[in-house]
Amino acid sequence: MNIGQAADHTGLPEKTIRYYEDIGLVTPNRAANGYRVFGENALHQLHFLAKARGLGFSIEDCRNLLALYDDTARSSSDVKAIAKAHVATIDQKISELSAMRDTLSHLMKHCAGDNRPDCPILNELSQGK
Amino acid sequence: MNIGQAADHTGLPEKTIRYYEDIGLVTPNRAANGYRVFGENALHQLHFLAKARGLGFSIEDCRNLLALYDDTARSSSDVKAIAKAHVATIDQKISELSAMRDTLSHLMKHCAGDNRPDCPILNELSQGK
DNA sequence: TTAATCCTTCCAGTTAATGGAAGGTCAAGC
DNA sequence: GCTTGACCTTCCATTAACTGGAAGGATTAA
Repeated sequence: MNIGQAADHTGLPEKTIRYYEDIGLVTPNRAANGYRVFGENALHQLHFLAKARGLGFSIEDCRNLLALYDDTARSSSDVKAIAKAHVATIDQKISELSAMRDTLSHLMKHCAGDNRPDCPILNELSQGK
Repeated sequence: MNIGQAADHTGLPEKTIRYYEDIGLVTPNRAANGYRVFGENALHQLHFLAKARGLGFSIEDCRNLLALYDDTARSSSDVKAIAKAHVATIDQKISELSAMRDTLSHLMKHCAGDNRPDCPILNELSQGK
C-alpha cells in the first residue's frame, strides 16, 4: 500500500505520515522505485497514532505507548501512568481556559458593544499593575 | 527604565519583551549606549500585553486590541467582537479537551494498572478502523 | 583594575505539523 | 511510442510564541 492509500485508510495527511517516519514513529518498507510501502504492521501503527494523537497524547507519549504496545511483557501500570499524567495536563489546561473564559465573559457582559469608545474590556486590560 | 526593571515591573521575561519589540508590539526608546529605555508609555503597553496574553488573546489579537486602545474614536463593538471570537475559540478548546478527558478517564477506570500486560487503554488505541 | 551584573545582537531550538518547489514514476488513452 | 495526469520523492521554509545560549560591549561596586 502506497502513502496515498495509507492516508485514506487512517485519515492522516500524507505530510503527517512522512513526518512520523522522519521522527521514527513508523518505518514503512520501500519499493524498488523508492515509494513507501505500508504493510499491515505499519498501517496498524498509523491507526494507533491517529487514535492516540486524537486523544491529545504528545508525540513522545505516543512513542512510549507504541513501545509499550509492542512490549508483550509490559505492565499495564506503565500505560496507566502515562494516561494519568496526560489527564492531569488536560485538567490543568481546562481550568486555565475556564478561568479565562469566566473573566472574559464577565467583562463582555459589561461592554455595550456599540459605536461609543467606552469599553470595560480595554479598561481592564490597561489598568492595574 | 532598562529592560531588567521593565521585566520586574510587568512580570514578563526580558526575552519576551525583546521579542515583542521585534514584532512591533512595543517600541521603547534607546539610550546613547544602545540600551532600551522604557518610558511610561512603553511600560503601560507591556502591562496591557501581559494582561491580554494572560487572558489567552493571540499576539495578533493583542496587536489589534492595542490599536483600538490607542484609537480614541474606536467603537466598543470592535473590542467586543475580538473578545467574543476569542471566547468561542476557548469554548471550542474546552469542549475538545473535555471529550478527551472523558474518554481517557473511562478507559483508565477499566485498566488494572498492575504488573500484568493486559490493558484496555492499549486495546482501545490499537483497534478499530 | 577587576569582577559581577546588565545589556546588546544573532542564531538555533521548541511542537507538530503544513505548504510549496523541483523533479522522478506510473497507468491510461491515443 | 508518447503524452497527460495522478502519484510519489526529497528538501527547504513557515507557523506561534517564545526560550536558550553564545559572544561581546557597558556599567557599577569594591
